[in-house]
Amino acid sequence: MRDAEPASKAKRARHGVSTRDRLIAVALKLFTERGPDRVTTAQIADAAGINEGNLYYYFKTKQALVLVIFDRFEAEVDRLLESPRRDSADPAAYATFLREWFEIVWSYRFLYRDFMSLLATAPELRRRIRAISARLRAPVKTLMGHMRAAGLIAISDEELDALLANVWIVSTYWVVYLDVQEGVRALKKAHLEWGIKQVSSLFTPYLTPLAREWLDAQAATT
Amino acid sequence: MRDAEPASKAKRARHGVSTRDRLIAVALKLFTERGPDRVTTAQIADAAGINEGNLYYYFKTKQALVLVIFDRFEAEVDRLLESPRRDSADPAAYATFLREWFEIVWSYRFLYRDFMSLLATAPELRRRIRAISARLRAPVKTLMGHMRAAGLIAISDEELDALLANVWIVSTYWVVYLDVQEGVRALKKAHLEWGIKQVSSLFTPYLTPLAREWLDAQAATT
DNA sequence: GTCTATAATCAGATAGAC
DNA sequence: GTCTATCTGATTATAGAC
Repeated sequence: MRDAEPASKAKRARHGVSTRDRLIAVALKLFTERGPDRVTTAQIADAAGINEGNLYYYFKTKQALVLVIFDRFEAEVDRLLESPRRDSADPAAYATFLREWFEIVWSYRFLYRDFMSLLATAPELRRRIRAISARLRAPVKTLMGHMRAAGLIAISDEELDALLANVWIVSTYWVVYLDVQEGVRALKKAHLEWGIKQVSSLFTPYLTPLAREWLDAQAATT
Repeated sequence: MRDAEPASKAKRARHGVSTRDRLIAVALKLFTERGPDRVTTAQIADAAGINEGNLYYYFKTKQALVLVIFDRFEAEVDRLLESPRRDSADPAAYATFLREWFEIVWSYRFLYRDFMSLLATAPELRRRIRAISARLRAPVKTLMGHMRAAGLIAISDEELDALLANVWIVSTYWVVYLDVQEGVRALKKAHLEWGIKQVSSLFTPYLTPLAREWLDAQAATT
């Protein structure tokens, strides 16, 4: 229960949102825009419409604020992992999983982009981000195995391992690539689609005629 | 001539290397280890065996030090691009190109890993890193076109564009992935080979029987 | 819970002697 | 070219009134 609310009832002065939640939201926004090292507690308090001293009432350190945001990231990943569809060999299930993962990566992209800064003040994050990666990778590998067993992809064991690593790299860093190298500041639907298309294209050459038929049918329906 | 030596002869007190070069080497090392924001000028001077004040004789600002390192990165890329082999459709030429690019990316990986910190103090770097990306991408695309024309890969125009982007993402971020997510601190030959294998595996499914024969023959020779 | 001070620290940078 | 000494500014964090 790291992310528990304070015992007393939080005030909901503005927009019906508690000050604490507003601080978290504003911090995430600023961290994403400029990176956590280039955002001061004064700026966060300012953007949240409160005084700097007051911020320290909610978060005793700046690092605590970062950790709470990381907790939320973790919670969203948990929710994704607990959703029931992951045992399916249905390509549509994979597509949904991928889209939701991409939305999470987009929202919390500063965690990957500015990871080194975060490590310096909170070394535990290395372990935690690796744990998340490992937990996410397992169902993806399972799913790829199911796709192969169902005759949707034709691929050797060795190729499958390499593909998995590439899926991992592209699905994590597509957003850093767009941000840093292409200067994309705000996620438009087109960018999300671009990322999904990139990861999908990793699979394309391995698809069997069966899978291609199915995909064509899907495309015709939509 | 951003990277020009001072007019006067530099002393080569230790190891036969000028203080200026020593500072650059030490700064690169520390930036790589901890990220530029977590390294102070005092620490750089210390590691170089000189006084902090003296550092400022060589580099008026910390940012100037970063920019000189970036200049060297740029120069290495230039050297790679000016090497004569890039018009060839010979896969071996591509393999060499890839390996040299990977060594550069490894050496200067902090530029990609800590890009946001750098941007904050030197916004011009966004333009410069994008320019480098664009210049590198052109010959790779040309080369892929040649490979297709020579009947080594079978791929549609659309697939080729997606492949190019994935090649770009993997060949830039494999090193950040190893560093941040796998905790790899020092480049061993095995890691370089791993990165090369990952990028190669992006091409594998598109290779024609002709290319596979050629590769098998190569493998037999080596 | 929120504010007004203000403390404590530390990094980047400069001046001037040697 | 190199050092010692110092300044300046910014930032995290605290104390205590309201």
